Amino acid sequence: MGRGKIEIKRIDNSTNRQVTFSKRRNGILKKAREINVLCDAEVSLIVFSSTGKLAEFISPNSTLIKILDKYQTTSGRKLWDAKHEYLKSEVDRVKKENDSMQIELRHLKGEDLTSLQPKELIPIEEALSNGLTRVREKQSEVHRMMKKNGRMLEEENKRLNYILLKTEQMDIDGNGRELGNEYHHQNARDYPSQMPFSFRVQPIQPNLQENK
Amino acid sequence: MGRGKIEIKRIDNSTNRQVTFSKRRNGILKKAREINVLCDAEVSLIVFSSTGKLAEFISPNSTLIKILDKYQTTSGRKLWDAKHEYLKSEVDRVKKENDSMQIELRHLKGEDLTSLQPKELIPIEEALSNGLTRVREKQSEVHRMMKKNGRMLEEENKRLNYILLKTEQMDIDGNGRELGNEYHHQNARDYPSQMPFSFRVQPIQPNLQENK
DNA sequence: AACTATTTATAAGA
DNA sequence: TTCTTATAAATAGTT
Repeated sequence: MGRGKIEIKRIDNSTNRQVTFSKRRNGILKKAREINVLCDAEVSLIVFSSTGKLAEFISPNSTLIKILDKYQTTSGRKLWDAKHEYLKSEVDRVKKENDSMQIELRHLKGEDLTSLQPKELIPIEEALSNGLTRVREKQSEVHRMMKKNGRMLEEENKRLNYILLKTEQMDIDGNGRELGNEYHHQNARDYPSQMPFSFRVQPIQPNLQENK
Repeated sequence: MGRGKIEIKRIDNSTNRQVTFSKRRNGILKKAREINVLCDAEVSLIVFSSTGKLAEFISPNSTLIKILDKYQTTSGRKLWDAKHEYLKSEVDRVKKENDSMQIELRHLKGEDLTSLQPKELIPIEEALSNGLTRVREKQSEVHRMMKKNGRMLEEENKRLNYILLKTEQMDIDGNGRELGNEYHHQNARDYPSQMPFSFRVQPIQPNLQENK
């Protein structure tokens, strides 16, 4: 397609080669775009001139990576190295693990049970009833702990109130040096009877949710 | 370049699109080869038709991998690394999913409860008790089904035994033409009194695991 | 970069 | 699919 027919072989004259490259590069890029649009084809065209200049056309609705991925699976040729293979297998492995956990979770929540054999229901029931026992144990343990904490805080408060009381008395008496040592040797439990009612603390209300 | 000028937009008629693809694919592959030879250019052309069929031209004196390597360094765009990063993030993503399911499973099994707030125990207890309810419902449903099946088999056996008995009697009497019709009109439940004890079947033992 | 004679590609039809 | 052919498009050689 030109003033004369040419043989398809390397153009020796380098200027000529450059010029022809330039023209044909535009031509092929246009062709790439056209087949992409007209035929809804996915195209990746990469061209390097003999001087190393890059020209490319990638289907705008795709990416080179996507196309190369598809190329790999379709042609069976490997492009990505062993690292990628490893990562891929890792993804697959973890996804499989995921799936089986998903299934286990569903079963524990009482879903998808129809697909199971009657025999398979037994370990599930056991797991659930064990789990329930443990969770309830934990709950009552927490409950006990909070009650105990409440008591401890109550007693600590009693102790502090007692000290406060003593301090006030000492402020009046003008004498309170030994107090710091004194209460370390005695249990706070022994003091409350000496406190006026107004200094006693209210028992703490544990904020545990026992209702639902 | 054809009988008529065409607009460059997706060809709606799929047969037409297919035909055009075929022609233009040949055309662009030829162009790729030509620019490669004439201009000493390095070319990678990958085309997927809308039906997923692959066509490619890679400079015979090069390889796709070499071209892609050069593409990366020349364009500065990442291919291997991008893919690598993507896979890594995929692994991470799936592993995270995994971990959270792992934790959920542990909690449902009553493990690692210490790390939870008292409040967090409540939905777990609920899930467990719901799950347990459903599993037990399923079990009793299965149980009922098997019992029903057992009864059906038992009655079928009674019926068959009755036929056997009659047949034996007829062998002795030398007369039994009407039997086949007869028992279709009556319920097997009515017959057992006519059977000798030795022909009665034992009730089937449902093989359900009710023990543990 | 333009021009244009010619070759080449291909749209439509068979 | 393949071939045919009229026509559009690409481009080799030239300016």
